[in-house]
This record gives sequence, C-alpha cells and structure tokens, in this order.
Amino acid sequence: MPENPDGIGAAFAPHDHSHCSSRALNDATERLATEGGRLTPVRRRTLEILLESHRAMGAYEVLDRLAAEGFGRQPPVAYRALEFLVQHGLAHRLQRLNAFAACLHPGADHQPAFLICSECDRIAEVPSGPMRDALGDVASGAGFVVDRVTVEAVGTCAICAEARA
Amino acid sequence: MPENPDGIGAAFAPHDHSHCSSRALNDATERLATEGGRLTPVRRRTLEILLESHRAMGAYEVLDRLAAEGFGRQPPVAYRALEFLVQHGLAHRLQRLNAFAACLHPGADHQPAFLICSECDRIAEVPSGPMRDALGDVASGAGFVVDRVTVEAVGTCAICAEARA
DNA sequence: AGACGACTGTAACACTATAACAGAACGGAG
DNA sequence: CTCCGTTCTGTTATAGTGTTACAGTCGTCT
Ligand SMILES: [Zn+2]
Ligand SMILES: [Zn+2]
Ligand SMILES: [Zn+2]
Ligand SMILES: [Zn+2]
Repeated sequence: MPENPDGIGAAFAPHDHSHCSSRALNDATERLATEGGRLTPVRRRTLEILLESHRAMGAYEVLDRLAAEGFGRQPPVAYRALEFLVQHGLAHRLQRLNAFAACLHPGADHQPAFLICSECDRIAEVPSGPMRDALGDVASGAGFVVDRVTVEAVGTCAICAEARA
Repeated sequence: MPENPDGIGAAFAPHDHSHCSSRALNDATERLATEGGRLTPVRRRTLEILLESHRAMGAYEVLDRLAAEGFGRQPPVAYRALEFLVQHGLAHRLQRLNAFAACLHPGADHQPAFLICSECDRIAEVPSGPMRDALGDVASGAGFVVDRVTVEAVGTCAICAEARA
C-alpha cells in the first residue's frame, strides 16, 4: 500500500521527510508574502518544530522547545505563534488531541480531515470534500447551515499494521 | 424547515422538549437493564441534567448542579458519571467544546455526527454513516484502518437563521 | 525625532482533567 | 444473616490546557 510520495497519506509510508518539511516551509514563506503575514523568528521556529515529524504536538511541548532555544517561556509565546500559523493555514489544530500539526499542503485553502494513528501518533491530512458534501446534505435537511467542520479519524496506519504482522 | 418532531435535527425546531427527555430516560433505563449497568442516583441525575436542554455542558457546570443537590463537589464526581454515560451510549462528548450532551437516541449503537449552532449553542445529533463511508474510502487509499471518527460541524441552526431574518 | 501599530515577553489566573486513597453500599457464597 | 469481594461515592491533591492583562521592544511612516 505504501510508496506514493507526496500523495494522500504519504505520512504513513516511508519517505524522505526532509522534502516534506523544506517544501512546506517554502510554500509557507511564499504564501505569507502574497497574503501579508510576517514569519518572525518565533513563528518560523515554531513551524520548523512542528515540521520535524508527522505528529501533533501539544502547545506546552512546543513551548519547552522554544524556551530551550532562547525564546520566551510563558504559554502565550507558544499559543500566539501556533494561532498565527493556524490562522494562515500553515498548521492545523487537532481537537481530539489538544494539539497542533504542521500543514503539509499549504497554498490551497483547505479544511482537511485527519487520520490519527493511535499506535504511533502519526497524523495524515486527507481531503474532506466528499465528507463535507455528505454532511451538508444531512444538515440542510435540518435547516442547518454548516460553517466549519472537524473530521478526525482514529485508527491504525499502514506502517503499524505492517509492523504488527 | 422546522416541524419534524423526533426526526433529524429536531433539536433545531420548536418542540415539546419533555417528550425528548422522558423518552431518552426510558430508553436509557431499558438499555442498561439488558446491558448490565447500574443507573445510580448521581448517574441518573447527571443524565437528567444533560437532558434539560439540547445543549452541551461542561463537566464543571454539571458538577455545580450536582453539588447544589447534595452530591459530591469534587471534579471526579462529575467526570465519573459523565464517563459512565458516554461509555454506555447515553451521552456524547463534544471535542470542540470540551463538553457533554445527552444522547437523544440511545438504543442504537451509533457514532453520530454533531451540528453545533455557534449562536445559541444548541446541539443536534445526525447520522454519520455516509460520512464514515466516504472517509473509509479515502483512508483505505492510504492504508489506514479507521476505528472511531469524530465529526463536528459548527454553523447556524434553523431557529437562529429565522430569528436573524 | 516622534507617533503608531504589530510583536514579544512576563506574571497571574481560569478552566479542564486525572491520580490516589478511604469509606459506604451492594450482591453473592456459605 | 454474616462475611467477603466488588463497585461506587466521595475526598485531597495535582497535572494539563488555555487566557487575560500589562509592559517593553521593534519596525515603519511622517
Ligand atoms: Zn493542511
Ligand atoms: Zn501508526
Ligand atoms: Zn446519541
Ligand atoms: Zn442556533
């Protein structure tokens, strides 16, 4: 099942991760240039930290890293940087985990679904279009107008399934 | 759009709410009888409190109510009762809100999607089958096996849309 | 230089959740 | 009925998550 670099669920296949992060960082810089946000040192470093793995990190975990590198050591330092990244589509917040993960496909204005492996904690971002359509149907039947949707699936990833066999 | 008592999104239509809660309470009692759980006083009262409205309540909000009625006043009292209800399918946890809501259709083993009105905080439970199917497809493309899914939509309900017009 | 807004840092606090332990209540075996 | 193991309730204490308020800094524009 693995071996589709850059594709859906690439996080769950062995791959050269430095590509993921350097590309995401480039895309981010580019996007902010056109959109008008400043990627200051704390913010940039926060994004780099999130990009180190396909995992979600708690705000305090990020904060520890930042503090160790000479940035502020109070919660707002991390929360502000993370909020900035989320607002500009460079990171996502995972409700189930109270945690944040870097976005690996910035550039497109997206509202993805997430696959969360309960064994290894790796995260993958997948398109949520079909689900949003299905939900829109059900919702409009109830006279409800959907604004934002959270879709988060917990399960077992390809790597862990393989390992267990 | 309103006027479909008991149907999908009934929470967003004017209705005789005492029906909702008494029926849910009956179903709950019945379900526990066959399944083998004890609906003790704290647990029953917790369920009743959740059933008072189609809103989600924080654990501490529930706790205040319980304490005022002579039950314990420490967090575990509320968290344990709520956990019991969730485990037996009599209530649900809303990840986006860090809050809990009574289940209005116990009896079926379901894993619903939620519609959350950002204006009035009312909650509706809708079937998530189509979405789970759609997600399953995408996930299996990535070699991911889905276990549990969280679907929570934030938007505007029929009542609030009406009121604004 | 001076004024302004956006950014960073701190202290203090609020909210959410769990761990660990002691006593009470229940239910079955003898 | 009594004893015993289990489940339930309550407590204290602590861990984890997130926000408010305020002060100083830095870049930018006039
Ligand atoms: Zn993304
Ligand atoms: Zn895994
Ligand atoms: Zn339900
Ligand atoms: Zn509403």
